Amino acid sequence: MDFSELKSVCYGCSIRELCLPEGLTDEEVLLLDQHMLHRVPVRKGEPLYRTGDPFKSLYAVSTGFFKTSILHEDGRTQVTGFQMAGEVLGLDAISTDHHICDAIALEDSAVCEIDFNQFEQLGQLMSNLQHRFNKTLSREIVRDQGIMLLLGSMRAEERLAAFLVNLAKRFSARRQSASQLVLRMTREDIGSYLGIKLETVSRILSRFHDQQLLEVRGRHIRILQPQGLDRLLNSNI
Amino acid sequence: MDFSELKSVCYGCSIRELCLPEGLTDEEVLLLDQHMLHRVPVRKGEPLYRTGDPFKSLYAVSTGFFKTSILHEDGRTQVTGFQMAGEVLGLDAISTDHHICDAIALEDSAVCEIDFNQFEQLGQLMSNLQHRFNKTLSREIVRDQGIMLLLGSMRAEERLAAFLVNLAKRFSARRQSASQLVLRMTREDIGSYLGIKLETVSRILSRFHDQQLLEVRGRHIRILQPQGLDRLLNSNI
DNA sequence: ACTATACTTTGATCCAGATCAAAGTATAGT
DNA sequence: ACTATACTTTGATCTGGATCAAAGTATAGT
Repeated sequence: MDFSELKSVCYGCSIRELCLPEGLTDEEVLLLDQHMLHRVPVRKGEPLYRTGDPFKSLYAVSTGFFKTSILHEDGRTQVTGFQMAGEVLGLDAISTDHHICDAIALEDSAVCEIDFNQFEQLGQLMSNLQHRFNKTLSREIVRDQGIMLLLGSMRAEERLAAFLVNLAKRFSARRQSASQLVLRMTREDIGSYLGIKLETVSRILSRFHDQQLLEVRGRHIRILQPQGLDRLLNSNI
Repeated sequence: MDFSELKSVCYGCSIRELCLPEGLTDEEVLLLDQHMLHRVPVRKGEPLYRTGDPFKSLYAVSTGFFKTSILHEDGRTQVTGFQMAGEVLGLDAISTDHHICDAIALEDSAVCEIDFNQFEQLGQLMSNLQHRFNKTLSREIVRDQGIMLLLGSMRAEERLAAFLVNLAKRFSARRQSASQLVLRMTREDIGSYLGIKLETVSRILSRFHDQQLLEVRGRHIRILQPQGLDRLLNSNI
């Protein structure tokens, strides 16, 4: 079995890029890469999946940017996350075999599709993989609880600071600039995610700009005082 | 291997009672029950675990009632859930090998402790168990996202209605009355969970009482018009 | 390059829920 | 049963963020 051959199955889609985390042997990586079906491109604005679609695969974002949002019967909508390269989409669908949110590309993107049945079988063969996957699922729970803390007990200004700090950290983990952010989502998306209105997002960004914490030019944001944002976050008035 | 002997390891703690769900064979149930260490009693007000404690076990609530809450550095606190018989505590700790929340008993309770290392090994032997556990973790993600929707886009009245409807549903699934609720938590706990202040919780309960939706006598609540609560929930003004 | 459409900013006003305050009611320990 | 402590209710007032409105700025399609 030739490594380069495997790579051709899904170019650029090694398991190493998935947040399905480190700690796998090379053999395990190879086996896993085999099970990634084709690389799927998703055009900006298009859904990768929609609420109610049958669940078949997990998706690791390869390039690009997504948002996920859930839909309440009465038409209300809530953005539940933004996913960038290396992050996994579809974990919530395991529970019901149907997707319970929409995943929309916010720019031209590509994902690696992982057949979940095959993946589970592989987990039976490799305890380490299964262990890692348990951690991945648990990490998603922790992430969600962090957002519950944010939505349940922070003021609008703190929410936005937390959002920016989090984005910067994730960009920086991907060796992109932690101070130069290009937002892929609208003010409305941000507001929905943070439980505030788009006007409030805009006003607070302007305020941060006036306070020299940020430089805001539309969706281009430069963080001038990261410690300033951190301080705001941990102040609790 | 004798069933009654196994039962004595942790009386009343069959895997069937864990929300680690249905679909296991009797053999699997037996093997699993073996791995439940002793039944652990927890006194009202006492922690089952605290933030930072090393993660060793999952806990299935056997009897009683718990709350989990996370603690922000600056002292803010957020109740992230209430757990009753059959629900599992500790899933969030898998990700970091340390508990990231406090689990406090709200009445004298008992849990079944499940050694997680042993449980993972068992999962390797029984693909079905592992499959079910993946679903359990995923279900927790779905639950959390439901709370995000609640916190991000509902008004206080709707949050409280959603809370009561959810509690009633869970009681009813446990063959307890769906209309006669005895709340185990304070108004402050409820408020923290719902992202509103305790005074607001109290006022809205009184309002529901005035509107004949509920009968409220302290922590004893009788739901008079379940459809009224549902309507409120799906109205979106 | 042009035009339509979608997004963003900013201002003026309003209101749901927070805060402050105080009285009333459980609950637990002696 | 008594008393202390913790919890709950209700009232009065305030305020952060929502809502309504309108002008300004990107972006995409022709």
